[in-house]
Amino acid sequence: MGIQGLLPALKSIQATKPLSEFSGQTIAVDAYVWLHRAVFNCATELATGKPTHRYVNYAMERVRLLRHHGVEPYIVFDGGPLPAKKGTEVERKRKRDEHLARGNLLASQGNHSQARECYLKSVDVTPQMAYQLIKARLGYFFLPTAPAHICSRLCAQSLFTVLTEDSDLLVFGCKNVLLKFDSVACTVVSISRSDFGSITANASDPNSVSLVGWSDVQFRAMAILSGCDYLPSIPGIGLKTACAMLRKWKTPQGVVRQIGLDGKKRVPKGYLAHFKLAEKCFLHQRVYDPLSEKLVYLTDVDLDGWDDSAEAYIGNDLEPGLAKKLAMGDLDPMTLGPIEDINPNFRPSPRILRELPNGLSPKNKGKSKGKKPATGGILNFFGAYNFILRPKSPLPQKNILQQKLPVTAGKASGKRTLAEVLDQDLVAKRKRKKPSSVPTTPNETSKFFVTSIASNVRPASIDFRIGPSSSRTGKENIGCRQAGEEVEESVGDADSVVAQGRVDSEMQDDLRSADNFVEQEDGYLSPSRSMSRDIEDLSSPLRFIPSRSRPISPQADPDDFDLEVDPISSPPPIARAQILRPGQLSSPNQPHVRGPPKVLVERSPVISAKTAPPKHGHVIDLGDSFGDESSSEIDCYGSDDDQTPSPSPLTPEEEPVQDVTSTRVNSPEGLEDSEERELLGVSSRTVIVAAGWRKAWAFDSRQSGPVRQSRNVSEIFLQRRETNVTPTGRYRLSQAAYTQPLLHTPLASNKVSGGDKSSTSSRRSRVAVGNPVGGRKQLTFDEISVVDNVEAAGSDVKPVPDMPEHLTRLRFERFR
DNA sequence: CACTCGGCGTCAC
DNA sequence: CGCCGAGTG
Repeated sequence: MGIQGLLPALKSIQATKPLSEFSGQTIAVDAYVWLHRAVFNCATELATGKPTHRYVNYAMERVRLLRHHGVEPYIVFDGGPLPAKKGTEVERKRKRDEHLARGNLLASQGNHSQARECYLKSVDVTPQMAYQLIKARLGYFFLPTAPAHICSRLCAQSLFTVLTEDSDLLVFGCKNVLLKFDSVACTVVSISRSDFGSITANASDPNSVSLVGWSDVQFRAMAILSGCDYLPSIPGIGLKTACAMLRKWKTPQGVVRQIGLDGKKRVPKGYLAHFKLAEKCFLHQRVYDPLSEKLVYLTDVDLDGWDDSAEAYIGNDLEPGLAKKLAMGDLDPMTLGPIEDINPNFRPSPRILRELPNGLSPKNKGKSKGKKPATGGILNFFGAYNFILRPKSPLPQKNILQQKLPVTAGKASGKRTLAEVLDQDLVAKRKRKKPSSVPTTPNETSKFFVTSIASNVRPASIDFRIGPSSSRTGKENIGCRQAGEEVEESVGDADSVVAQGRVDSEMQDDLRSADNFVEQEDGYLSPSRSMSRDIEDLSSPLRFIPSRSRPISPQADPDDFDLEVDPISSPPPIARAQILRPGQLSSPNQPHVRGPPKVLVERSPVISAKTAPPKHGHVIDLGDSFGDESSSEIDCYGSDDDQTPSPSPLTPEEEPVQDVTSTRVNSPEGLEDSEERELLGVSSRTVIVAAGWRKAWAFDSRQSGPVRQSRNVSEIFLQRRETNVTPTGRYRLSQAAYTQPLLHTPLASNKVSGGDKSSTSSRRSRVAVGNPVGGRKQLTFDEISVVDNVEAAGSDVKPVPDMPEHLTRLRFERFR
């Protein structure tokens, strides 16, 4: 939900710009809304379980549109329940089911239009749907964290502008945010952080506020005070009041104190402490960093002195390998198992992949046909999308980069990496000799390249390198790259640097593509006047309309316009010219000759049973103080005049017996020593963190829940609407079983609820406890408890059956 | 009067 | 999200 009222308040600096204005840039795209909207197209199919990928087409269309205008999208998806706000939520699920039933009824009566309406209300966006997009190479990262966060990280690093619908990207530090992508008018609404200073309260605009002279800190404080995803506002405080009071009282402490003194509004106890946590979320949220391929903090932070609960709020740490697999869409973010392919028949068509110069081989349908059982094991899940890049012999066309650029290989996951995106982007920018639209310091650039090139895989098989932005680079591309500092700097970085000469085909393709763009991308070349074109423009989004020239098997997804390609079993051909659709100009001369990348099916994702212990620095030493993050921006408020000297998230009066620090899974029996930690540490920590994570994230951010009803601080939760990973269900860990992990659980309410807070709004806020067997019950977080002893806990504790050990670390409620 | 808050339609084709 | 109307200080 972002920050209510923020967008209207920023109206005066919103500028509607044509997409072409961003030509040549790579833009991070939070494509969640795309999926959400696309559901409208195929609600019936989705509701009735009929295979469809219309939503993929929808997203594809938008990708094409962006490319058409020279914008290279770097698309990320939410790893959590995509409509995550609802995520685990029984009530909604029940309603959906109701609608589904009604829809079915209506449909059976022939009332299809009404049926559709019901279906519309019964469908939800799932990670599995996003996965279909990933299959089509539309999405790159299936993030353990929300796209907004990853985008914001990228943006905070001044790497990208971001296209989203979420207003709080600005709070995360993005310098440039694009909203309201209008695919008809081909415009976006741009908001730049740098314009904030010019926002003045305007009498004619009731929503306006003045942000003149505000620092990031103040702006963030205003956002949080007015209510954000992590913390509901003090009832009655909206953006304007937050803004006005902050201006007057300078710090959130001052504002809160004043609100209390005024006595008109009741300040929830511990609000300030929660405020600080929310701030931490905005500042240090753990996100997946495509550059380093692991979870990192949004902005670096020294965790010393944090306690577990604090860390829990900023997110769970995940072993890099796991994080990456999640990010690449290989794992179901809910179950951490292989993601279900809800439409196995849908495969990226050659016509789609036409845009992927290095892509999967298009034309060996014969070979591949039938090789991929629909039900499939892991190979089916991953085979099509993951490729192990083998070092390959140098291509005929040699170039300097082949010798100079170390490239990682072997652990490729197959999707285009950020490095590639950025690399390409930079080249394009250089070529344009236009200062990056995104302010980037030389330092950042160079640093960035070290990371990106050295640490990223350059898979041969999948590549999005297309588009006008690329084509513009032309041959100078090569020159740029030769001269680039990245070449030298990348040497010697990390483990991932591969032996010289192992330049993978993608790299080569990269270079080759400088010459071949036109042919590859004919469909996407932009007519924009800003681009020099030396070939007839063939681009048009409409071209994307699938060709029906080929027979489609009757039982197949009708949307599927190419069912016969199986990238898995068909190594890419040497030349890909044939990919082009009949009638396309470039096919005859497609000079895109490259050696066939070796494409192997990756092994099934193996999550090490003995998970690597949390990285140093991510291991939390339980501290009980929150107040010593002296290096943090947060502290610029000055001394904390809150009640507690070293404020914990809890105020003294509700100091829970089972605070995280005291409920460490492995601590009750005195298992604090390192040995036990070794055994349980990672897992238990995960559970604990997950608990905090859930507590922090699993609530609907509307103040409809306990937050609102109760005046007890313990019921004020950090929350975010777009829950990404929403852990729920049961955890089993060695001997210990957990009903629900807990965080800050007041002793008194440490019981299963019968549902006394059974107002609708209250129910909405409850967490669905996934029962593996079927039944579900709703618990509030206050009702969550950790069970040390399964037997003692009785029947209420049900370990997760059939859950492989390595997956017991986290169990998420399965979606749907 | 100003503001907050909730409900509802919108999206898509 | 945006709009609008109800409730409130």
